[in-house]
Amino acid sequence: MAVTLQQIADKAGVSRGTVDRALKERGRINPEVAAKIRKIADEMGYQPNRAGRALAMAKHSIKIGIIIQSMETPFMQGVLEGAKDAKQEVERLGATVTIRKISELDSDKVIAAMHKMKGAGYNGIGLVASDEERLADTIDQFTEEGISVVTFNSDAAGTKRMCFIGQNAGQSGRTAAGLMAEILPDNAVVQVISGYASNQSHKERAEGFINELNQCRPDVKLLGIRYAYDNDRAAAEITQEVLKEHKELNGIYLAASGAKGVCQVIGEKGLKGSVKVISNDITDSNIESLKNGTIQFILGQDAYSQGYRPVMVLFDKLFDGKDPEEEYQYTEIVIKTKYNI
Amino acid sequence: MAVTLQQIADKAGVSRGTVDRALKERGRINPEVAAKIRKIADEMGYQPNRAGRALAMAKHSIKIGIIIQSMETPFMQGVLEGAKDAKQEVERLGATVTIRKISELDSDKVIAAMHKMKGAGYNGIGLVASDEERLADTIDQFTEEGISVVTFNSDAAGTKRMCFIGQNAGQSGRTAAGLMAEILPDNAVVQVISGYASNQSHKERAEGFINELNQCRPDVKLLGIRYAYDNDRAAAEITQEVLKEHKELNGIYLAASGAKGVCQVIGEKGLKGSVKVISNDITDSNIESLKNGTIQFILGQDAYSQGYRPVMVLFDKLFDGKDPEEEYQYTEIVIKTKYNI
DNA sequence: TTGAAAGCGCTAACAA
DNA sequence: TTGTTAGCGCTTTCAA
Repeated sequence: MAVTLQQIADKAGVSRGTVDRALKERGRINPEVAAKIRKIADEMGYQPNRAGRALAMAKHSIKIGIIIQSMETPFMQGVLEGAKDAKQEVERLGATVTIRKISELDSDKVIAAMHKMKGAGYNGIGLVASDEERLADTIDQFTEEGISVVTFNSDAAGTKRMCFIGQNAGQSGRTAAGLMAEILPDNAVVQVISGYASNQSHKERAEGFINELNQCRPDVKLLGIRYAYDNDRAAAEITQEVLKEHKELNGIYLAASGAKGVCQVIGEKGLKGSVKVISNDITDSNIESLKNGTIQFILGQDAYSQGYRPVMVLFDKLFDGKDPEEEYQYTEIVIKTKYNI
Repeated sequence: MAVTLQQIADKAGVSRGTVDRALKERGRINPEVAAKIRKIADEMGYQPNRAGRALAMAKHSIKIGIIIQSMETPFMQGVLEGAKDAKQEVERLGATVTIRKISELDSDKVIAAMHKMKGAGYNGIGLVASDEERLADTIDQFTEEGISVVTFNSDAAGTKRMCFIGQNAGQSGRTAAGLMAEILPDNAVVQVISGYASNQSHKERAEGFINELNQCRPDVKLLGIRYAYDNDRAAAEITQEVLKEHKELNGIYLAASGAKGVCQVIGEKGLKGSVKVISNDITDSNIESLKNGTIQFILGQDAYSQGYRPVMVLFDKLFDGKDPEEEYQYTEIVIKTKYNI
C-alpha cells in the first residue's frame, strides 16, 4: 500500500489538513512545519493517490471541450476515435469531455463554439487551428481568462496556447525525399503534387521534400510543383498532363490528397511500379493502392494520438496543474508499406 | 456530472447497495428488481466512476509483478521504460506493481520469481517467456490458481496465459524483404545474417524475409543464412568472408543483433550505401549507422508498448475483470530511416 | 496557524 | 432479499 496523507500526518504529529496545506503550498501554514512535513513526505516517497483526488474534486468538475473540423476525411475519423477514447478515460475519473464537430473548415464557427463553451463553464479547450487573426486573438483572450487552450493537427503559432500536438510537416516531406532517393534510378524525373499553395502543412511538406531531394540526389530532375486542391479529378488530370510531357517520369510525391486520381491514371497507363508514388495519409484508398503496388510508401500521421493527447494534456493541466513538457508535441512520422500496414 | 449509484437508487426507490448488487450481478437479489434497476441504469447511461471504485478497493489491493529478462539490451531498456510508466499510472490508482529484473535468459530464475510473487500474494504476472516446458507448466498452474498471466516480447504458445504482447516476427521479416526489393538493383546478391538457429523470433524473421524476397524479386540471389550469435565480432567476420567470396554483394539483412560489426566492415571497405543494410531494433549504434548512411532501414519493435501494455492488460483484468480483446496483441512494425528516427 | 469533519462514488460487511 | 454503514485518500470549509 502506498503512502497516504494520514501516515505522513501521524509521523509529523499534525493533522491531515496541515499536511495537505504543506504539500500543496497553499500558505496559511508555519514555514518550519511545512518544511518538516515536506521532508517527511519526501523520505516516505509520497505519491498522491489519483483516485482520492478525483473523488474529492468531483464537485468542481473539470470540463474539457474539443472542437474538431473537417470531419469528412478518414484521418479525422482517426483523430475522433482517439479523442473519444481519451474522453471515456477521463470521464471515468469524473471529468466531462464534449467533442464538438464542425463539418467545414470555418474559423468563425470555431470561435462561436469556443464562446459557447466558455459560457458553459468549460475550463479547457482543444481545437484545430488556422492562421486567422481573429482566432488567434480569441485563443489569447481565453488563455488570459484562465481557460487552457491547446491546438492540434493544425497550429496557431505565436499565440498563448499551451502547446501544439501534430505532425512536423517539413520532416514528413524530408522523410518522403529520403525514401524517394533510395528507390529512384539515376537521373530520374520527379513531380511534386501539392494541395493548396496557401496551406501551411502542404507547403512545408513540399518544401521539405524538394530541399532534401535536391541535397541528397542532385542528379534527379524535379519538375515544378503542381496543385490539385485536394481533388482526385484534378490530380488525375495533372498526372495525365505530366505523363504526356515527360514520358520518362519516375516518381510522384503527393504532399496532400489526390492520390486516388494519380493511381487511377498510373494504373490505366500500365505504369504501376515503374512510376514510384509516395503519398500522405493512411486512407482506405491509399491502403488499397499500397497493397496493389501502385503506391510504394504512405507517410502517415498518428491520427489517434492527435485526438487522444489533446484531451490528456488538458486533463493533466486541469487536474494536476501539470504543464506539458514540450510546446511542440510532434507525433510520429509513420512509414507504411504493403507489409506493415 | 455523471450518473451515480445513488441517483439510480433514488429513481428506483431502493438503496445504493441494492443497485450495486443488481449491476454487479452478485446474486442475493430479487431478479425482477434487478432487471428494473438495470433498465434504469441503462436509460440514465450509467458509467461506473473509476476513482470511487479504486478507492473502495484500496484495501484488497491489486498486486502486479513484471518479470523482465536480459536487461542489457537497449531494446529491453525501452520495455522497462514502458513498464515503469505503466507502474506509475496504475499505482496512482492504488495498485502495486513490482518490476523484477533478471539479467540473463534463465527460465529457472523466472519460475523462482513467479513462485516468490505467488507467495507474496500477487494476483497478476507478466513475463518474457521461453519455450521451456517447465515454464509452460508453471504458467498453466498459476492461471488455474487464479493468477492472471500474460507473456510479452517472447511467447509461451499453447499455454493458458491470457495473451501475448509482442512483435509478429514473420511480418517483420517480410516487411524487410519488401524494402529490400525496392532498393536492390537487378540480379542482386543478398546475405541474411541471423542470430541463433534455435531462436524462434530470429527464425521467423529470416524465413519471412527469404520467402517474401524469393516471391517478389525472383531475380535476386539469396546466399545461405549465416549465424552471428548476436555478436558483433562474429557478424564482422561473417561480413568479411561474404564480401571476399561475393564482391558483387548488394544487400545484407540482419534478423538479429550484430549490425555494429557489419557496419564497421562496410565502412572500412568503403561500401557505405552500395551494400544496402536493413537491420532490426532501434539501438544507439543502429541509429548512428542509420544517420551516417551505412544502414538504410531499421525495423523497430515498439519497445515502450511491450512494457506498458502488459501492466495495463493485467490491471484491466484485475480491476474491471475485463479480458483482453485479442490473444495476440502484435505491436507495430516500425520503419525508421535517417529522417524519421 | 492548525484541527476537525463532511463528503466525493463505490465496495463490502453486517444488520434487518 | 434488502438497507445501512464504515471506510478508501483527498479536498475544502469551518471552527478553534
